[in-house]
Amino acid sequence: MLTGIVPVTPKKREAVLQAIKAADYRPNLLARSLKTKTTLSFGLLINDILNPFYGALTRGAEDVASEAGYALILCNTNEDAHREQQYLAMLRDKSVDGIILAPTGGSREAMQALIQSGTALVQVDRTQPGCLAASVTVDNALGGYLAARHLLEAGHERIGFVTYATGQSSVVQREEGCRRAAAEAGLPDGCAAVCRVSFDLADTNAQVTALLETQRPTALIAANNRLALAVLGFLKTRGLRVPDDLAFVVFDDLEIFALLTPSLSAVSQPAYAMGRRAAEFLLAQIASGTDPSEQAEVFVPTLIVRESSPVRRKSWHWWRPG
Amino acid sequence: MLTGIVPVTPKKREAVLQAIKAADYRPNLLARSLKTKTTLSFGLLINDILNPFYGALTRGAEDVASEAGYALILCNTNEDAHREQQYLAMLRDKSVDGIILAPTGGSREAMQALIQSGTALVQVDRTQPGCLAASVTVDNALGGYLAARHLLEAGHERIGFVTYATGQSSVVQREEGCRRAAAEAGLPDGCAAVCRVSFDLADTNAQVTALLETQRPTALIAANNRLALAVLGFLKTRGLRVPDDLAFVVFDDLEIFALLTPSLSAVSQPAYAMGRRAAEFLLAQIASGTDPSEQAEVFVPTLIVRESSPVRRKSWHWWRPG
DNA sequence: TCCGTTTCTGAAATCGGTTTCATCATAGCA
DNA sequence: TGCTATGATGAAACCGATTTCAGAAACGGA
Repeated sequence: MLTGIVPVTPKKREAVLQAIKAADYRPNLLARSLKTKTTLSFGLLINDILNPFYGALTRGAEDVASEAGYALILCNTNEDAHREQQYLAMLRDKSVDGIILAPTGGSREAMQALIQSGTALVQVDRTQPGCLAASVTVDNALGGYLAARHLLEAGHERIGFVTYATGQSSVVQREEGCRRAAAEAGLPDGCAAVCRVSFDLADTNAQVTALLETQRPTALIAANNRLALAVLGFLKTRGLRVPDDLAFVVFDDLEIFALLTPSLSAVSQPAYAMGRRAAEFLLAQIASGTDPSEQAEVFVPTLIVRESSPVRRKSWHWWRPG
Repeated sequence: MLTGIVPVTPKKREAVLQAIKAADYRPNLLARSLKTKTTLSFGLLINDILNPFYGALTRGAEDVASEAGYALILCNTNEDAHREQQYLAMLRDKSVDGIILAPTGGSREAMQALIQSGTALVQVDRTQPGCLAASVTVDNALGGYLAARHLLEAGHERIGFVTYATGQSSVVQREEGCRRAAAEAGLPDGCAAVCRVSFDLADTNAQVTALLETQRPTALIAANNRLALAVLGFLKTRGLRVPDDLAFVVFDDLEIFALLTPSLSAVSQPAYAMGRRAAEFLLAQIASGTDPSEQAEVFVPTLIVRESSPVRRKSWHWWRPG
């Protein structure tokens, strides 16, 4: 009766609801879930909740989910495919109604199996090659292009691009955008000064040092906000001044970047909106069986120019390492 | 059989497990939960996952929970007691095995009811007055004391304390510690320059302006990392220099604070360890029925002195507003 | 061989809802 | 009054595990 399948007169329904309220009766959701095979819960698999990008994305997803009565199970994959697979197995066993995940790249089969089994699934931030699933991403290539073109227009001719060596689709695309801007500017080598670092801070410092000394860039782009912090630390210990010694643009804007001295130019991603949209996609898949292959939203990043990359054209010369 | 209640010979058990594996049989956790009334899931209610303090705390809790096979349901209360109560009701209906929460202060009855009903519960960061429950906190008064004493020893005689007007136990205690340090130094008014702001940025700016102009402090303490950002923004728009115009100490250290120029002195809280401990408390309550009233861990904060508050004694004079 | 103990097997109750189905009461209408 | 459409009511099956229990089988020792 409570599910509304059986026809009931309004008066009667009213009376029953009244009684339910009076006795403050709580239906056992476990029993209900056992029968209906829906649990009113989503799983969210992300790399690291401490990364503000994923934090904002999570908030967006959580707001939409809780609005619709869904609980959100948080899973930090730590960029570890094994952990990701364990979590996916756990979420399946728990019969979650949907999953939002930023794929590490090592779980294609598990993702396929989940989709096959009818679990709603949306990829965020990155996509898994060879896996037909809904996705919510950012035009990373455009973002990289905007950042690089901005620096090229400001007179820079060699741009250092600090990225990860792991080959995630997101940072790879950002680098491609950067190269395209250089090529368009007639400087096919303008973004050749790429250094690929590991997650280790000492390694990052060594790589960036090598980049500066061998490639002599006058500007740096950090491929994400984690790398931005690493570069900031590097610049500080070396006593390098931004933007006098080096201009600096960051991919992924953080609140604090606007408050620094100098404030940091950044390519901003709508992380919160992306989280919302991912959850909305899940709800749509569940409610109306929307075809996931029709759900592929690409958000547009925006470049925010601040003090770390002045636009006035000048002749940049390479800083000489002391 | 699978639960180990019924006696079975090892050989037979082996064979059955073998068969289970072969058929890759997955027990239906919903059915199991319905019968056993345990769901292998925790609820985590925090103010805002975007706040790195809660982010690190969440990581700690999640690491311990997932290690023990528990899923973590994330709930952002947004400092809203109504939302908190809705989430608590949802978690009860979902029959979670335990709850970690940073109480907003408006849900004493709901918390009591949950404890009565046998749900494990641990408070983190803050405590709910009049509610007997386990807790994992930081010695906020000590933190405030350390920050203020450091500034007093550096020669400051008037310290501005920027805090919230909401009266959360954590920031109130930090202010008390600050006052105690001033009193000990024979400057009972040394920390009288308190300004209490709302969550609104414009209001914060107005309040801080008034504080500076009427109280003329030579140093500022921000009561948490959110307020630190607000103050940073304020200082930047006003063109004030740290530490030349004002010394600055922040409660709650963030990774980036060490990388700024000047780097920010901060009182560091072990957020990750706190999250771990909270989850461990839950597990202990569930496993052995540990008495929650015996679970009250107070972590010790540490002061990290950086460039924003030089220790060399000098006569600080108040900066004159332009 | 017989008995007692231990292990195994199968059937049945239980958890607390959802869903179906048959039956019954009511009401509207000719 | 009789017939039909609609709503109410109660019983029962089901979801898929856990748990209990009775009875069968295996096993050891006397």
